[in-house]
Amino acid sequence: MKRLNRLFYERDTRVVAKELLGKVLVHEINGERVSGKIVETEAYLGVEDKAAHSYGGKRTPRVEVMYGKAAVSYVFIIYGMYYCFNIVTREEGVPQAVLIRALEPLEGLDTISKNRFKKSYDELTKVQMKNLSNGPGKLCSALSINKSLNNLDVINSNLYVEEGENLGFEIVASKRIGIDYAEEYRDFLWRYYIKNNRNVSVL
DNA sequence: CTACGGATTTTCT
DNA sequence: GAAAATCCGTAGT
Repeated sequence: MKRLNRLFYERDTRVVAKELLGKVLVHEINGERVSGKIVETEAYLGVEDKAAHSYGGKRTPRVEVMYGKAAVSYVFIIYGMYYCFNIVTREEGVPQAVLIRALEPLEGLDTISKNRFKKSYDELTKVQMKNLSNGPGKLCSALSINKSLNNLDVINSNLYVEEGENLGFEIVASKRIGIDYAEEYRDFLWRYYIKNNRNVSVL
């Protein structure tokens, strides 16, 4: 399948977040394709958005990549233990990004299972099967995404997004998760997910 | 199936 | 020194 190009990511962040649904996130690890269908995303609208790390034009070493060009990865550590994977959107100087919140596992199921639970796909319990990549921290563990993959151009690296089958599905917009500190921005419907998909993190 | 609290450490103030 | 774009295990419906 074809990779998405940089123009895709340079558009309005909410449009990018919505259109990433149904696409496939791929990480080539030692020549193996490990991938999942994107089923849940969130848009972070930068300077104006009280939930964004770049709110108010804040520039720190961590946030700096969001000020760069579109289609670059932004990976950060959350709660000291987990990673979150984002893709930077918009033109240079506009610090916005899309957080990938959940995947439906597609390829490399054994690798994903071992990354998450140290056992093969066959040996998973029903609960483990459901919890492979249905959350932002979980999918990073599943696809071996860590801080070393921060600030990487997803147009020409081993980590990228490609076109999916994109068969008809409905998109649900809802409030974003885990940003109760963001005052009025807490309530904007900038989280998107595929309706009736069982891999969405929170219903 | 829901509710709760603890884990753990980077990052910025 | 405090907060943080989360996850997991346990306990109770």
